[in-house]
Amino acid sequence: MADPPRRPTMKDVAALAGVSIKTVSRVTNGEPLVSAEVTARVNSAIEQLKYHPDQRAGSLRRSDGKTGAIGLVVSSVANPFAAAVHRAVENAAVERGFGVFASSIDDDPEREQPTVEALLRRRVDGLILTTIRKSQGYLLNEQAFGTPLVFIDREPLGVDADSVVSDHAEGAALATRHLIAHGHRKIAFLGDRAMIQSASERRRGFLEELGRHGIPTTECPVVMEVHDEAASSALVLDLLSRADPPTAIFGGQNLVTVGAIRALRQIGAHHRVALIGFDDLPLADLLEPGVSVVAQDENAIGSIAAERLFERIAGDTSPPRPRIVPTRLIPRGSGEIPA
Amino acid sequence: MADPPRRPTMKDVAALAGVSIKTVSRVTNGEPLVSAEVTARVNSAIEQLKYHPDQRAGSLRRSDGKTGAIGLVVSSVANPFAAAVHRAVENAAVERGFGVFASSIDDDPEREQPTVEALLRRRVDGLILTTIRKSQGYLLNEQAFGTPLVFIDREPLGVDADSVVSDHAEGAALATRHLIAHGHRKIAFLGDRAMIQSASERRRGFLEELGRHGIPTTECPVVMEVHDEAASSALVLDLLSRADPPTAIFGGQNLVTVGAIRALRQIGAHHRVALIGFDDLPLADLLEPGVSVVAQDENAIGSIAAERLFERIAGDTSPPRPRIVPTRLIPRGSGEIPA
DNA sequence: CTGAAAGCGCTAACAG
DNA sequence: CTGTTAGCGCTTTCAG
Repeated sequence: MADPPRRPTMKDVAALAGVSIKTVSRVTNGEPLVSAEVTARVNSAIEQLKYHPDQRAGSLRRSDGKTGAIGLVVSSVANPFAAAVHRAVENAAVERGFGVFASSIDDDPEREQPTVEALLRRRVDGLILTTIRKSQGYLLNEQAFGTPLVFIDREPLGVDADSVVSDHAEGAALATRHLIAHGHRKIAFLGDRAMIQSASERRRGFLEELGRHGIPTTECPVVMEVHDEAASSALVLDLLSRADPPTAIFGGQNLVTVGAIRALRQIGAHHRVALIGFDDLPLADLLEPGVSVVAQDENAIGSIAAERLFERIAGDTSPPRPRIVPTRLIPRGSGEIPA
Repeated sequence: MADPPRRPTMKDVAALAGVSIKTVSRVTNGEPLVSAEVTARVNSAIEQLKYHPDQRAGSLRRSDGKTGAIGLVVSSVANPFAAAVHRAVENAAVERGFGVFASSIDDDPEREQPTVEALLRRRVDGLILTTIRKSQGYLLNEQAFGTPLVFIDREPLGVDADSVVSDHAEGAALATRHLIAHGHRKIAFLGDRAMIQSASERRRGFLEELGRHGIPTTECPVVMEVHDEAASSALVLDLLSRADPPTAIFGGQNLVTVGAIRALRQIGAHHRVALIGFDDLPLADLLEPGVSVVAQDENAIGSIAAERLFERIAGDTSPPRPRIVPTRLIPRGSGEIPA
């Protein structure tokens, strides 16, 4: 095989333009103190050689040491919630000439730290994280070295850092209040794994709202660790087959809600049993009945988190703040079915 | 402000362990010729200092020059199709210790080249691209320098490179045949922008299938440049209000299909006018009637593209091949409504 | 088995 | 306005 031609370096450009390498550097970085004539010659050499500066080499030497990349850790880039957040983060990054390394950890505590460390080896300038481990203490050193951290969807544990999360408890309370207002007292709550902070926050909001209305929790089945559609379907079928079944269901997460919809359809109960889900669903308004949900504002979460991160990267050292993003209830029919 | 402590380097580790910097390098790279005793001492120093090697510096000097990152260019990381592809690519990358830089260009030809060049400045080891420009000739040099390129969803123009695309024309033909088999002869085709290769391929498949059955295309309205839900809805309402309206609709893309669904509902025609969409929709099976679609295999597209790219990165220099991924028709009700 | 010297491609700090 | 020298953090090469 013929060896591929070597990629041109600044040196090659300098040689072709008949200037020093430093002058080329000045031109590529848009530094002002270069004559128009020389600038033109350098640019023409760059053009001719199809030269693209090596950002990695530049960042290594540059005084601020910035790589121009940030890391984003989410459950999965394929998850609609995370994908929407990702896009909002990317928009903010592109504006500033930054790139985004996104990593999926599937809510697996084992994968959190190795994934973050891979990002750290790449010397990302900052990290936006959806975490799942009991503690993020392993990030303390990194934070001390000056890498800004912004946590999304869940508060950090063992680290003092900025966070941007939906008001999970309040959102759940909102939905619960809505169901109660429609006459329900026997409401089943189906939650994701309790170790996922947002899941237990939602449960808390649910239970507290019941308490505020004096509804005994004994009438309301609360089941956690429901992580996928199939488990949710099976559970709903079971709950509804019992004596004195719930008249309303609260799906603690999108897959759980979908599982519940399927189960209700299967036994023809979708016009009889009320349903509200946490997290919006595409096409939810086109189902019969429309699926009422508590929606998170993914775009706000992503862009607020990114803004905060870039402020930190730019040198802001004010005390970390938690930032709460409101949720909103979208009534579409299923949540308005009376008891 | 107190300056943040400096991040430890290999030198610091070497000093603490009382060895040379090269020995530390040997340990972090798992090179074999280091005594167990020294290895232990070095590891303990690494541990103590919370040292993480700088991959960027390493890659700069390393003989193969690999950065361990690949670039992925898609329409939008928030688009479900792209997000699923992204995840498949990420899985393949993680297995090999690679990171993925994903960039969204929103099918905007103006943003394609700058976005790709940003990736090139980061010296990604390879690129997986969904392109939109008329030509990708600007990548010829880069390809000559040895950066492998794999195109997905659309064939490259002006570059000879690997590609992984769905059989858009055949998928469209499949759907068309299905509608014809259910007695339809007046079928409307609503396509995305004709400049998007996959969109015009789908149109081609549609028209060719009509031809095979001797159906005059004059009876079948073919409208391109339908890019969003609202435009699609308006168009469907218009088409159905004409004299001699179509009895079936083929939605050339997911947003278009959703727009069509809304329009059909709005005038109560969803049980009367047949509908098939290209691209699957979440919850499509729960609508009334279920939405029949031609589904692409995003996971296969992403993983085949990534496999190919990593083979190239590993040195494979066999001639580039186009790779066709089959689509499949999922009948759910809406596509089986008779004429 | 270990270390010293050189240098990847670039920018910083200074000279001229 | 332009060039020279040094060196970012690491791996390579080659010598012990």
